[in-house]
Amino acid sequence: MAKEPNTPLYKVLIADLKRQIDDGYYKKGDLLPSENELCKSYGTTRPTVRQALGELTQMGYIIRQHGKGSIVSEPKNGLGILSLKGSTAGVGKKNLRTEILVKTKRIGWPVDFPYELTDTQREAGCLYLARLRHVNGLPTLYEETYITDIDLPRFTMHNLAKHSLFETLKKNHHVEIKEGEQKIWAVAASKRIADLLSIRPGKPILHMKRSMQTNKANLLMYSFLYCNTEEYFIQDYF
Amino acid sequence: MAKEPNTPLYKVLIADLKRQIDDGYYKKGDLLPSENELCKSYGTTRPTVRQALGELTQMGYIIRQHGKGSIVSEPKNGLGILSLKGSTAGVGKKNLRTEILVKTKRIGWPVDFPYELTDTQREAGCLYLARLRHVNGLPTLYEETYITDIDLPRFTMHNLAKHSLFETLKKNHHVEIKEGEQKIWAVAASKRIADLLSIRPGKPILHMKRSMQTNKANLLMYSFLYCNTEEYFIQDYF
DNA sequence: AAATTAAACTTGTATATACAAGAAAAAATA
DNA sequence: TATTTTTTCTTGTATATACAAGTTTAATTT
Repeated sequence: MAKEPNTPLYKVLIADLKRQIDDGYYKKGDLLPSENELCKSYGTTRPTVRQALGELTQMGYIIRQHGKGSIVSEPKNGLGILSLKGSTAGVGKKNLRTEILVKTKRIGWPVDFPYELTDTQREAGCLYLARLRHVNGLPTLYEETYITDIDLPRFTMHNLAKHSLFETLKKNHHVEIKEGEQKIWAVAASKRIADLLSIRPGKPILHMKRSMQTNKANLLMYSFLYCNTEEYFIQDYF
Repeated sequence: MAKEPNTPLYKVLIADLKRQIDDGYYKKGDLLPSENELCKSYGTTRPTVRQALGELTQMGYIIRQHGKGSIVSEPKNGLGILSLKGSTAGVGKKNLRTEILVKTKRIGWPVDFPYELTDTQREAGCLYLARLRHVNGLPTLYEETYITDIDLPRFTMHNLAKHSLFETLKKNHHVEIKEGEQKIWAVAASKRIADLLSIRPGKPILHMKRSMQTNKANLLMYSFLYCNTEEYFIQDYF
């Protein structure tokens, strides 16, 4: 179960530096090795190193200062679900438990689905699953996911409680999120959502609708989230 | 009042393509000219063109498909305040009116300021302003902004109702946002916020705290937002 | 000793080029 | 005609290099 051999060098660099930051080897405020030093270490050239540093910048791991260097930024906390491309940083994996409320199953697209679907998508149908995430035992985030059912044989077998949905898609089906859009509202909790999150109906709840495009043309994913932000909050970086 | 002469070529490309997409010359689903065609048009090479396309991708204007090309994405709507780096796409400028509730003034940092401040920042003090944004006449977003008062002479003179705060900082003070972090909650409207947004106290409100780093080392900005998402919503792209 | 200048770093922008790999169109084949 | 193969066009990854410009350190000058 080794890693893929053909991983682009710049992605290796991203993974390495990210891990070292996550592990605390580089701490907030530290300077990363300069671009030229990284070039030597990895036997490559500046454009490649810069591509990696550019993505780490976008992921919120570092900020770069002209003439000075790449400075490690804040460690992550909060429910970092918005930063899709950069792992599930989150609140610390130990405190996060994912409960599957509806196991992955094949359904037709809901008639009142709020996003426009192509003919190809309609024909393909979709996979549906519903999860409830607990943070330190507290039910905090309810999420319904719809995935276009294209090129995903035996997908329903995977255990999505242990592994992240995105990791599963990547490792087992080579599907990666490329682009996405999200809409955010503050709403009053309905009876159903209030029951799921163990809160009082009418309590303010964060509601999000997200659509995500992948590296496979017609394989779009959608998720609808309801988050109790009493104890925790949503966080992201730009 | 012409544009700066030393604008990097890739930024010119970004601005040109962005304008053409905003103007509707390229519509959703269209293919942009290929990288090589853009090279010819602008008399440059692929890395430069790719830098521009990469940033447009990050801004949500296009998605790129290997072997096919750069596809124009969704037109923007919603209150696009999260997509800082890519202009105030927003709900359409005609429908957006900004009311200044507190004109820019120099104050000391609040004692209960929720972010950590460096000594340099404390010494510098801060500029404060408060704005209320109306969408189609409806008070929708209340925003308080704190800016570290470094290298910003005569800043208080600018008219922030007409021009975007970020545009003013860029054009008049060469300050650009580089990085940022935001936290999001759904909260019940307090009496004060309810009055400002002309809603019932207790109504669910989107609350955000954002901190932003700029190209000047100690010049950090902070803003605290309260948004009524009854009629409109917050949208962003990743 | 203090202020200025110069040098040695850093990242930012850019050119020129090469080959790999995905997608679509054209050509060849059954 | 329908299918397969080839070609062409696209973006993805990478090397090698050059100079500009911001920051810090060291050397020089006052």
